[in-house]
Amino acid sequence: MRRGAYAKGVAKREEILKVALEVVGELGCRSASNREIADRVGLSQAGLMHYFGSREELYMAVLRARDERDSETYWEPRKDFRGFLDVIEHNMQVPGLVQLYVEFSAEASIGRHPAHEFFVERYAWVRGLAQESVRSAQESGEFGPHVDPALVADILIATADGLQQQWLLDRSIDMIARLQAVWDGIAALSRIPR
Amino acid sequence: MRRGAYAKGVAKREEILKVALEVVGELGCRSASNREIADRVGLSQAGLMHYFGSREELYMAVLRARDERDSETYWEPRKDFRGFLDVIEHNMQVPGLVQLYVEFSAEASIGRHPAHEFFVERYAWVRGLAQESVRSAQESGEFGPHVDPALVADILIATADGLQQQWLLDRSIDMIARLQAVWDGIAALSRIPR
DNA sequence: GTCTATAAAAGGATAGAC
DNA sequence: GTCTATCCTTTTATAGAC
Repeated sequence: MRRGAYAKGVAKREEILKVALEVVGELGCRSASNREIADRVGLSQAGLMHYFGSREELYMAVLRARDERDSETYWEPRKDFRGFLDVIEHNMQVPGLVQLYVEFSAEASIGRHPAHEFFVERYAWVRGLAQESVRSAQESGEFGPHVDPALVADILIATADGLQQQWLLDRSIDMIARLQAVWDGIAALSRIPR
Repeated sequence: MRRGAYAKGVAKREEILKVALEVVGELGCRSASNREIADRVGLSQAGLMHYFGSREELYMAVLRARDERDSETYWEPRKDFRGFLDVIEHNMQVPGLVQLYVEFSAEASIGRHPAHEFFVERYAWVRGLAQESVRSAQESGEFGPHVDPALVADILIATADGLQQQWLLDRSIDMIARLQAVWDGIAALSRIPR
């Protein structure tokens, strides 16, 4: 029965990640407590700590799981700007995740925070993806050559992050339209010689 | 001596705001506690609560004081994009303030958070300022007419917010250069007929 | 793997004296 | 205005039983 027990553990872990997300979405990542999450998942707080050693580990796991799913579902199939937009569009269905990301990454900006390195690495990864989408647009001819992929990537990411920050406060903001406008603007610029 | 006592109260309040900022900068807004702030300012926790009724009130006051100072010092003199950049540039000297802003605004994105309304109103205010700077650029001829001031303003703000979010994790990011690049790009676009 | 029990700390807030 | 004292809650984390 080793296999069964193992499968159960994995399933429970998944369930915890899902519930943690719900709780953060409702209460915010500051007020969300291990106890609340444990209660909702039908576990004692000690039981929860068996799966994740600390609050920080749990939140990192939630964000990692999100990235893996988004990457497979939205990014991998196309590896272009549309995939980038699809991720943002999907984020609008999971405000709790967006909130966790913004709040926790800010919290982790303190030098010695346990999640600091996680976010630094994550940012490098996202930056790489964004640069890929720019290069792919240049190859397809959508973008002209007069543009620096690294700069464009950073600007796209910053705009997306900032829009999400604002969107948390005003859910009526159309992030997709604005991002598309930025992309189209850069496309137009990329064809103007400098 | 009523005047003296009053002046002292004001001075103490200022001191608290200053210290609160330091503590947030060091510990992050999650770990910063009223007690820690009170200790550093040479006050008991109860003494601190005399000035600000709650943690949320205190943080709002810190951000309000920042906005007032920035507005007077950097924005009012010019009311253009350079003023906007000056604010961001100054922010690089006060990472604690940036961290407080990002973390606290995300925390307040929960519907019934005591600071929710504060951030919604603040955003409307900033949006107005940004639109002013765009219109002023159009009047001076730096921008052409082919651009929507409201859209441009939102994009500028989002980019600035997102850059600051990233900058918290990587202080080597040149926010000014990137924002300037965005501005220049939009300026170029605004002269291309649609 | 999960619980009970418990520690030990820290959190915010208030009452009442001075 | 400021303190002391205190309250009650919540938090994370661990030890040890089952």
